[in-house]
Amino acid sequence: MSADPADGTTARPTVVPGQRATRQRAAIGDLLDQLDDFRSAQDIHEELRRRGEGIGLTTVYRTLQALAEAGEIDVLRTAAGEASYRRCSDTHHHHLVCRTCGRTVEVEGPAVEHWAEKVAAEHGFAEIDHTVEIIGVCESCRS
Amino acid sequence: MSADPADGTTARPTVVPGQRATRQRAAIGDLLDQLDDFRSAQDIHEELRRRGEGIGLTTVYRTLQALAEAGEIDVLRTAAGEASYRRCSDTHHHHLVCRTCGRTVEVEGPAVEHWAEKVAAEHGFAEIDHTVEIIGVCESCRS
DNA sequence: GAGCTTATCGACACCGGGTGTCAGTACCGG
DNA sequence: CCGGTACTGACACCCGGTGTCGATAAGCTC
Ligand SMILES: [Mn+2]
Ligand SMILES: [Mn+2]
Ligand SMILES: [Zn+2]
Ligand SMILES: [Zn+2]
Repeated sequence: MSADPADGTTARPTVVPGQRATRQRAAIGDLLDQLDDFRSAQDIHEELRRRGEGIGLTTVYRTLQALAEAGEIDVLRTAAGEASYRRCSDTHHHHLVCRTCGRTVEVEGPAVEHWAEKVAAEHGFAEIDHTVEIIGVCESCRS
Repeated sequence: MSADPADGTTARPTVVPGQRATRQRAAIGDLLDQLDDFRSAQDIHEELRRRGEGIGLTTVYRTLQALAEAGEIDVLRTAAGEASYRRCSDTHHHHLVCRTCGRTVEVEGPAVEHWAEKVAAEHGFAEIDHTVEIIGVCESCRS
C-alpha cells in the first residue's frame, strides 16, 4: 500500500515529485481504504468531520479529483450527476452497483472489452475509451 | 412513429392522456429529427431561438426530460456532467461517440447484453439496467 | 532545529446546469 | 365558443463544483 522505495523500477507515480504528504490527504486515503462502496465528496467530507478530522470541503473535492486523475481511485456519476469515488483494484474492471444500498461489486469480462474494440475499429474510431456499468438491486435489498 | 389508434393492445404511451400538443413541443421534436448527434438542452434552445422559435429555456429542459423519461429520446451525460439528448432508433442499443466532434454511431451487441445479465445473476442482482458507451476519435477527426 | 521555498489548505465568492414557483397563456373536449 | 386545466416561461433559487488568495505547513538545506 505504501510506495516509492529507493528502486527506480516501479513506475508507480503515487507520489508525484513535488507532491506533499499532508494530514488531510492521509485522512482521505485512510477513509477510502475503509469504505467499500462509492461515496460522494460531500459524504466523505462529512464522515471525516464526524471523526474529528479538521478538513475543508474544497480540499476533499480537489484531493479526490487528483486521486481519480492519477488513477488511484475510480469515479462514477450518480443518476443525479454527482461524482462518487471508491478505491478499487488496479486492474481494469467495471461495476455492478445496487441502486438501493449502493453495494458495489467489481466485475470484468474479456467479452465486453473485445466487443468494444471490434465495434470501434469497424467504424474507424481510435483512441477508444469505454464505460460499462451495471445497476440493479442486490439480493439483500430484495428481501 | 405515431401511435394510439383505437386498439387497446399497443401500449405505446406516446401521448399520455392529458398531454397536450403544443407549438413548443412540436418545435423540439422537429429539431431533434434533424439533428443527429447528442445535444444539450441549451444547444437545442439556442438553435430554436436562432430559427426564430419563441421558446423558453425552462420549457426546453422540461420537455427534453419528459421525452427522455418516456423513452422517446436517449440521454447521456458529457464528461462535464451535462445531459445531452438525441432521438435514436427505438431498439435497444448503445453509442459510439467521437470525443472531438460529437459524431454518434448507434451500435449493438448481443455479447454485451448476455454478459451483463450473466454477471448480474451470478452476484444475485435483479432488475438490471446497464450503461455501455464507447468514446473515441472518429476517422475524419484524426486527419 | 532553524530558516526558507513553495505546495497545500480552506473560507469565500462565484459559476452554471438544472429545478420550484406561479401568474399568464393556450389547448381541446364538450 | 367556453371553461377547465395542462403548459409556458421569467425569475428566484438550489447545489455540486471551481477560482482566488492570504494563511499554513511540508520538507529540503545548512
Ligand atoms: Mn472494460
Ligand atoms: Mn445493452
Ligand atoms: Zn442493495
Ligand atoms: Zn469526430
